[in-house]
Amino acid sequence: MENRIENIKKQLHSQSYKLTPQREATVRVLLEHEQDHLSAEDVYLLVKEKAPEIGLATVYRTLELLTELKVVDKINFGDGVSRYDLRKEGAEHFHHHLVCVECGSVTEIEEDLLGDVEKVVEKQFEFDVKDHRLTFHGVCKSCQN
Amino acid sequence: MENRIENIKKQLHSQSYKLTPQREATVRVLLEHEQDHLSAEDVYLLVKEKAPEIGLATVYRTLELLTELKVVDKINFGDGVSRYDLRKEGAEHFHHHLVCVECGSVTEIEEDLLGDVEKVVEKQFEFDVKDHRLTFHGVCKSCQN
DNA sequence: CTAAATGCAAAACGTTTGCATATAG
DNA sequence: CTATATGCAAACGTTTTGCATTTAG
Repeated sequence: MENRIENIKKQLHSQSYKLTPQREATVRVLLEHEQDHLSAEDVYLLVKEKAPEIGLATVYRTLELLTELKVVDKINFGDGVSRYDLRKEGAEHFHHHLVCVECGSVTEIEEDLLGDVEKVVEKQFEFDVKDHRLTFHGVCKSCQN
Repeated sequence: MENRIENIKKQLHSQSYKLTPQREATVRVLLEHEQDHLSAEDVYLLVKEKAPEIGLATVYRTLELLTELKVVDKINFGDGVSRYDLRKEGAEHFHHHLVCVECGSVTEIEEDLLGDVEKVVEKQFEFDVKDHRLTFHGVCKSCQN
């Protein structure tokens, strides 16, 4: 936890960004909700509990910054909001998601299932893959009745 | 072309929807731009050339309807707009995309690369896969210099 | 000290909705 | 004829922006 914050602090400073209390509070919220898929509004409300003076615009600006630094990934499941998902430390690629069309639950898959597929794409389409987004839509275990 | 429209007409009628001139014009635009990834606004402007009286709201309502009928897929590449992509006739699954981070071009991959991956997901996570979304981000052939 | 960041309110944006009118079947 | 669809304008929710003020480094 603390060392991850330290890490992010270094990343910020290396590009002459500052680690403000608001940014730190935002990062802490993200770390504490690592498996969730929070919207900007969600993050705002959670940060507000600890740092009540923060403004929604600052949260948006911070999330944008963290996306740029690849600390988080900005994702979109088709409802009208962007969601923000912390990257696992050192993860090269974005993880995958299973979205249940019945209950709306979102499950994360950490393991990279796309190694072979990426090779095909690189060869066949001469496309230099940098990252991917993979989401499955279907029915989750507990909704299968 | 004409038979695809006829087909869609039948699908509409089977659920007591009507094939209005506005809907037909919208479908024709989608058919004429099969490889593009048009936003609602894009579609609106193109339809307007042929049917100038159409309203943007009608385009939105038509695209929503076609999404429900699985004639098109609504996709989101992370810019703020939804895009609409015609399904290949009889396609069970949504096709994949290669998005170039340099020039923004979008290439479609028709062949299904995820057969094996889906089997893993079904077994390992007991998740009943209905559809998927797969997008690769990287550098396309012509930007690799 | 000064460049960078903040909070606020206003604006912008894509999308949806209410409603009176028109029309496909 | 009637349920369904339309066009328009207003409303909506999310995200961005301008600006005067504050602050981390």
